[in-house]
Amino acid sequence: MARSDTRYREAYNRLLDHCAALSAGTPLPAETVLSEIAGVSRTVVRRCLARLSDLGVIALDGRAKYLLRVPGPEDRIDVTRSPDGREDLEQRFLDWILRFDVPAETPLSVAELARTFGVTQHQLNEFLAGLSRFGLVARRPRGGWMLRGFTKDFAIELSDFRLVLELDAIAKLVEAPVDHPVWQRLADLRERHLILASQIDTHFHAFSKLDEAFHEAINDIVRNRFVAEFQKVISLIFHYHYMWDKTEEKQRNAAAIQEHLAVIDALEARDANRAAEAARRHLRTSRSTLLSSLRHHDLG
Amino acid sequence: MARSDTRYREAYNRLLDHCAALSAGTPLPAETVLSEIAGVSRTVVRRCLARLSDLGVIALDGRAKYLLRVPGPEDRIDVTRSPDGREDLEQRFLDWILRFDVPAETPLSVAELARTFGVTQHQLNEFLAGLSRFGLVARRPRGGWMLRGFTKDFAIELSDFRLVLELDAIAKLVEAPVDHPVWQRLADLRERHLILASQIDTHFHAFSKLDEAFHEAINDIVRNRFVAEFQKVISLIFHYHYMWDKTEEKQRNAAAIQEHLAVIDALEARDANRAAEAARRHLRTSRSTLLSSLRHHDLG
DNA sequence: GTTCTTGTCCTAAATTATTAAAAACAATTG
DNA sequence: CAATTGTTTTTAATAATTTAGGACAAGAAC
Repeated sequence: MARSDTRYREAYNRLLDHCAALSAGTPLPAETVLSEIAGVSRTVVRRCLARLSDLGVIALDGRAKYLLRVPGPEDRIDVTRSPDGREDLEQRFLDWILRFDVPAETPLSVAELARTFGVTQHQLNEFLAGLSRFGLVARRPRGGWMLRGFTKDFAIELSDFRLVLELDAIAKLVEAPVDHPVWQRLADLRERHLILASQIDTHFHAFSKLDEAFHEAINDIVRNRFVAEFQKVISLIFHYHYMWDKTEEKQRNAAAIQEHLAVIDALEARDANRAAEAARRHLRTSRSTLLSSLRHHDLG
Repeated sequence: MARSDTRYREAYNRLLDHCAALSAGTPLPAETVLSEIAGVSRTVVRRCLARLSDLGVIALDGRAKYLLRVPGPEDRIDVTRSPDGREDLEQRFLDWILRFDVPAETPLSVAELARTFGVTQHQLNEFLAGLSRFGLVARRPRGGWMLRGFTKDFAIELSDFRLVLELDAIAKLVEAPVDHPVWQRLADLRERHLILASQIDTHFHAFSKLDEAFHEAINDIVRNRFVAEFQKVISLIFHYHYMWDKTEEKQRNAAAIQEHLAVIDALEARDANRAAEAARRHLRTSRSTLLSSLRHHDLG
């Protein structure tokens, strides 16, 4: 009752597959070679060989190994791969917080969360430890975790930080060479914005996705691991709140489209000051949208 | 052999102290009250009461509790508080990496590190998970961790990021009101810089500390949890590398002092452009120092 | 009957123990 | 002596254990 032996089971089946391609009587290569074939350590290979020998698939004679019979599908062992929940834990966790509108200062139960997300407590603990670097969660004095959550201060600080990063990206973008792929991306985005603007009455919901694409294109110019890490969180949070604050959604989105187009115009004109000003204006709008969506939650 | 019972032991001694102030025959208050006195849950209080009763210090009679005898120092139980190594794990870990010049792509052994730092593997795992958010370490495909380390790319990206944050701080600083404490701090820093400049021949080692104080004062103006979190790491890394690159240390530090003074001058003149330019110049120097210290390590 | 106190039980979190896997080292064989 | 295997040690993942916290119910005291 310790760690799972998935690794061994998978290796065993891989080795079976390897043997199935041979004919009976063929000698098998050395353990080292087999371990490379199966992509595991020699320890695992030896366990597999022992079982193969027990079941009479191979014969071990000193240091020689012969295939006694060609294995079939019935020889395989079950491998109930525990689904690796760590995959998109971040997405799912943020989604959970935002979707269920978990309030700030909520105590988080590792055990419960681990159940809901289908991961071990250990994995969840590590994940929370990571998030604590973003100030999103914190350890409680007597053990356990607490969601520091989307308070007003958090939103303001996040918006400020976003502004700093994005203005930097804008400044770098203006300096990008003419053959940089970003210009094509921006041209495409302009098209999509114009199309959406013409259909705003019926398709205004589609803006959220477009907003994400727009900011991603801009920030993509900054090749920086620190920036990239933050962008993931930032975009997710803004994306969700955009979708939720339903007050005057159509007007807001129509206005935002124009703000985006103003940024694109200025960028294509290589006018750094104008681009910065346009970006600043848009991010100010974005920030107040985020804040107002928080206010609505406070009230209701 | 699970978690320590330090909490229980400390609570027990606290309750003893409480009883020592009473006289024999005095009735004790309810469990709930005692739990507030000792600052623990009722569960712990009950365990303490059971022991007190076993040792004949108190008598439990239905719901009444009487003090049989006034406890003395001999009744206390040992409490060997395990030192909380989590305290400054971050400092010590970065110190270790930098001091022993651990190269990039080094596999990190949780077991070994936990031993050296005197923490449990669990705690170290959580810590590494946190660091992975900064891209300093990463999980290895088959379990375990790897130090991604101070490569050239890392240094460049870190410097870039620092530049972005610090220019923002500078811009905000210029706008700070005249009665903001930062101006006094800057005035003090100017003094210290001038003093050090006059003694540069003998005291040039002292610059590293001064550099740290200077950047801290500037960045302190930005009240932002995300910025603050990064500053911790940034300052530590630059601080160490400053101390190590011994090539032309005196000249470098003398030059850096002048760069700092130029920033202070511009700030006090409320000249945003000049301050930004001066900061940019200083950070450029700082960056090349960091890079050259990496190059030296590569060679040697 | 209401309120305070305690008994009981359940859940959570920290930490140890256990197991699988990897790696290092020694021995052996061709 | 080079390749291979046997053996041992170490590491990392995870289940099990234990302490702690809290909820609820039963009962006593007023």
